[in-house]
Amino acid sequence: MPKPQKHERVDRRVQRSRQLLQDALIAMMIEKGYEATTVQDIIDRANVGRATFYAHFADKETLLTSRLEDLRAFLIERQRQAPGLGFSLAMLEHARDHLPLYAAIVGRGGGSGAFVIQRIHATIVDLARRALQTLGMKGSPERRTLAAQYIAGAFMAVLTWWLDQAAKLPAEEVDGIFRTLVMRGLAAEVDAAAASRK
Amino acid sequence: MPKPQKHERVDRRVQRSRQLLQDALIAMMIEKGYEATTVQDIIDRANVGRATFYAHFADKETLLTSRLEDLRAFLIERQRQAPGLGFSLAMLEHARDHLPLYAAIVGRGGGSGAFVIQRIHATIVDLARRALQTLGMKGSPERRTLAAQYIAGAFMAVLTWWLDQAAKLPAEEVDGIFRTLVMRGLAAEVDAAAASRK
DNA sequence: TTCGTTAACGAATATTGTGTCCAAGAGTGC
DNA sequence: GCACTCTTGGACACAATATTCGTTAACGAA
Repeated sequence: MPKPQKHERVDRRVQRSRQLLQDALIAMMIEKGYEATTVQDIIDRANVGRATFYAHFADKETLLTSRLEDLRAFLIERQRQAPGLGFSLAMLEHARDHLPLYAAIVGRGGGSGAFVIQRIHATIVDLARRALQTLGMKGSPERRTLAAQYIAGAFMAVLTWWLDQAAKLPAEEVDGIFRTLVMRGLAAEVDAAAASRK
Repeated sequence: MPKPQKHERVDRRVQRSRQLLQDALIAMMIEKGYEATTVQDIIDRANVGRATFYAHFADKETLLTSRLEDLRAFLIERQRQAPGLGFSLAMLEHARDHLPLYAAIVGRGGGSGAFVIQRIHATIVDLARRALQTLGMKGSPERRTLAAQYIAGAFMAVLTWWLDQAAKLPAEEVDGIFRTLVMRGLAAEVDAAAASRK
């Protein structure tokens, strides 16, 4: 793998190859989904030699990861601006702004994009943990981790559902419902009789 | 694929082959995880011919699905006995009682069992929808679906985390925390100052 | 117990995708 | 302009999937 020169200088050919491959992956994901996309598809689309692919990325997964770093950076920045559950609206908007891509990840009967979803999930867990810290959650670290998992799992499910509905509802409304459910739970949503019945 | 005879009679050889293959899949999943298990592994373990495998199941995934029907039936039955969020404890106990299997599904860095988890997730969504009906949730069907997705996603995340911790906490405690989070939310868990800060 | 039916066998084969290698040539930065 | 490094393209080894088919063995109904 070509290594970065001293002083951060990166050979223009390297930049170009990486960019072409990343763009080609996105294009192929939209076209046939992540799982169904082969390395051959990617290098054909990028118009790059096979050996070049493996010179830069160990495999398809590594290439994906390199792309997800951008998403991660974006979310962390938005979280910084709006602490707490701020990642929620940021993520929903990001998905809406790249709807074809996200639809491909989430759609196709569900099975195809499981891996990508899992990677995003992991990022959300991290953000949720930060959120809980900001909110000053009490209890043992163990319980905080559990809560972060809870939040991230719930959010990913909501996001997935929303995208499967072609993002019909406004992102702001989904964000509101999600935050309410996280903070206040279902209690307000069910009638008193059933709630007392527990 | 061999078809069932009239009057539901099924050739003993068919029963035997199916059973052997299903058992072999479970055994291999425990041994090396779902993804890592190849059709070759399964037929070796089952001591069954390659062509026989494909005579009964289109692929590895179909074989798995045939096995997951059992879990589904179990959960629906338990839900019937304890309505509401009853599936939660039932599922946790089932996982605890088959810990090696579930550990293999959920563990291994997470990537390996994504597909299996997703199948279970779909079943939980169904159960959560029933739960919301039982609890008499108000609002549009759309909102109820969203809530069901929320609950299922949150539960699967909690389950996964719990199993990754080698099921250290008692199932009953995890069930309690989960149900509290779902019904009352995080409000009680964060300090007042942070909560008001929104 | 017999006998027609049906499933299992297993070995060969086509197919698809991965990841490695290398010598020749082209682009880049100094 | 030159030395250096990246890209190329095709060949290759390998792993796994899925299909095919003639032969053999098990089944179950009578």
